[in-house]
Amino acid sequence: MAKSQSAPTLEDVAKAAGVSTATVSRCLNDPNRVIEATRKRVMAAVDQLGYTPNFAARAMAAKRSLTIGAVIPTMNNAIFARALQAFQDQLAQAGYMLLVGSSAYDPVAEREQIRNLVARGVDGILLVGFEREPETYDYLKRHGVPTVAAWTYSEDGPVPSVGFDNHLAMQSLTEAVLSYGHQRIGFIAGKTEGNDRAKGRVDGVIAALAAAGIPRDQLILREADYDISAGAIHFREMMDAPHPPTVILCGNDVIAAGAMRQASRMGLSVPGDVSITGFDDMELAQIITPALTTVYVPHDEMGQRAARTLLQQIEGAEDVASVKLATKIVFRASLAKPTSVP
Amino acid sequence: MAKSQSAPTLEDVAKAAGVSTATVSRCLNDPNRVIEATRKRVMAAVDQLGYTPNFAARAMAAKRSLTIGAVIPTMNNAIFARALQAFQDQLAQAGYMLLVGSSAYDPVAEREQIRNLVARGVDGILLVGFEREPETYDYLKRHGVPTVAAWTYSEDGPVPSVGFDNHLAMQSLTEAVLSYGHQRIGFIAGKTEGNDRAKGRVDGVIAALAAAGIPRDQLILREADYDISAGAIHFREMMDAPHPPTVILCGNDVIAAGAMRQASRMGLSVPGDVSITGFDDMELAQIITPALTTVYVPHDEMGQRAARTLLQQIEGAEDVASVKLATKIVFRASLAKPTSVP
DNA sequence: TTGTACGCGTTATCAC
DNA sequence: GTGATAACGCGTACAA
Repeated sequence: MAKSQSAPTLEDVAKAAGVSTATVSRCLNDPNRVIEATRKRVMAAVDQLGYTPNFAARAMAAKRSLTIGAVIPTMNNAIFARALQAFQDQLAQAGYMLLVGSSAYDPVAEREQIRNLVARGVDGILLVGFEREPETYDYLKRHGVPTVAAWTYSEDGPVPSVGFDNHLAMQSLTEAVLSYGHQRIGFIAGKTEGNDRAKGRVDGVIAALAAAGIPRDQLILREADYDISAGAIHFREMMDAPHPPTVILCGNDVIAAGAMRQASRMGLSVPGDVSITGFDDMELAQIITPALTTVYVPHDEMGQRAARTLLQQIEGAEDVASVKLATKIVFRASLAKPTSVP
Repeated sequence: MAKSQSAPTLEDVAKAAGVSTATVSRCLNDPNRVIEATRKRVMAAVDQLGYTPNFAARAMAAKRSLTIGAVIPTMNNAIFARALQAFQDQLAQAGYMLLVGSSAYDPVAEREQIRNLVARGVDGILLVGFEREPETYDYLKRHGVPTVAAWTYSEDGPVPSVGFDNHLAMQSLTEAVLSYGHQRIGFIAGKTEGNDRAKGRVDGVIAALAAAGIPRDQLILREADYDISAGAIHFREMMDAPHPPTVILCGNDVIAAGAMRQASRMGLSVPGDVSITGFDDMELAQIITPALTTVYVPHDEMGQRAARTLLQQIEGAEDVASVKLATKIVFRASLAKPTSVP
């Protein structure tokens, strides 16, 4: 029996093919630098022994790991999962694999994960949003690890970004809502602490109201976790208050779904008694009844472009441009004119 | 300026602390084997230099990478994403990171990913389902890589499993459906090729029908991709046929959501004109209208248990037991008695 | 075109 | 308790 202990090494292949390890290495990494005859012999040995290179050794010698890291808040949110899948597909094509960490929206955990990824020698890192300690960016720069921030966009961020303007997107949606005639607005936002995307969306709403001359205290603002029940709870509180809003904007589609469910539990009709809007346009938005007016975000494209932006940096490009993705409002049944109010 | 070229190494720390690299290494990996005084000195040097170990080097020397690989069909499906998140959380606690690959339901791609993971020296691998070439299992065994299969369960599979009995779960649901009085059954299953979970579910339905003495040709069976539109299309075809079923079972909740949407587009009431059931009990199931009768699967627990099962193997446990998770039927409004038929 | 030999940063096995 | 030092598997100047 052959020993089934350890995988064959470069040296085993070299011996089998009657060449040096250097030649084998070249065959694998830069085939044209070796003459056809020997190359064939080497290749034969390679797949006869079932040789596969040891990545750790390769990483150490070549100082590249063919691995990309990503730190996202959570994969439980379909939008992160979806973009991450697109990101990963694109990387796989280029021979990279994805090392994932999740922060659970905790800045400290994120920082840890980033250091861990760097220690593991990843060739690049995908982050969500810009907001984090400057030290982290220093750290990344010092270690020469290419980085890209997604779900956000700025031409002059600390690292290139691939995303959209959260402020503008939400401002547009709010303007549209106002044009329907709504005056009392509720907004169940995502938690804004350490979350520039959520912050941008809140600012967008406020800006739209200001532009329309609606007093700031007409806005009922709450921050919620990104889940169904949080949406439901805040919806109930808002609607139970003395002067309930005629429309409730939500920080994302999941919160909106929670609001919608609560509405039906309270016997409120949407959009008859109250309009509801979301953000992201996940599949969910089309499935619930009534269908959700929301902001479409090209998640797949974001993942793909983020991957390409990162690969460009890895390949040595100097000034990689940030990518600004367009969002658009998708009007569906959940938004309508407010009914006359007392 | 300090040189910002490369990260500090063990040797730098050793020099700074006035000890040998061996001592530094011990301080980090097995602190009690070094006296307090020196340990303090070393630790001070460590975080003064901002030292973080190089994983590639560590992997090579220690023959463990503190990395776990996973190959799943796709993260776009919330159920995989969800369990993967739980899996990852559990691993992170033990100091491991997750290297993910996705197969897009393609056996060849999966095989590639597995080899890639092994070449990268992962300490363990998570796979979905049992069905794949025996060679793959040989390969994994030969390389001594602990493996666990999830979303499926068997006491004597090629590797330990953490999951549930797909056959039994679907059989139970079908029995429940039959007990409502349904006779003409439609089943929009997932693609069964290379997918033992989908196959198990189909067999479960067939077994239940057989046990109830319902002729096999009363079952209208279709295979669909796991997405909304596929569910919609097959639903329409089934309902447009001469003798439409009174209930349509679906291979998962997403397909069911598609069916439901199509029903409303066709002006069919659920469950008035036709009942619909799903599988997985994702959040979706409670949000759509009517709420979906489905099979609850403990995805989070599955991810967690899979992680622990894998870690046990890595820690050298000999006969790690497979974990059988319980599913249960969740009755909601989408299932009711069939209305009298002509 | 091909081979030699060193270095990459750790861990682990020895002595001391 | 601590310090040399030999692996670990590969890439790559440099030499031939």
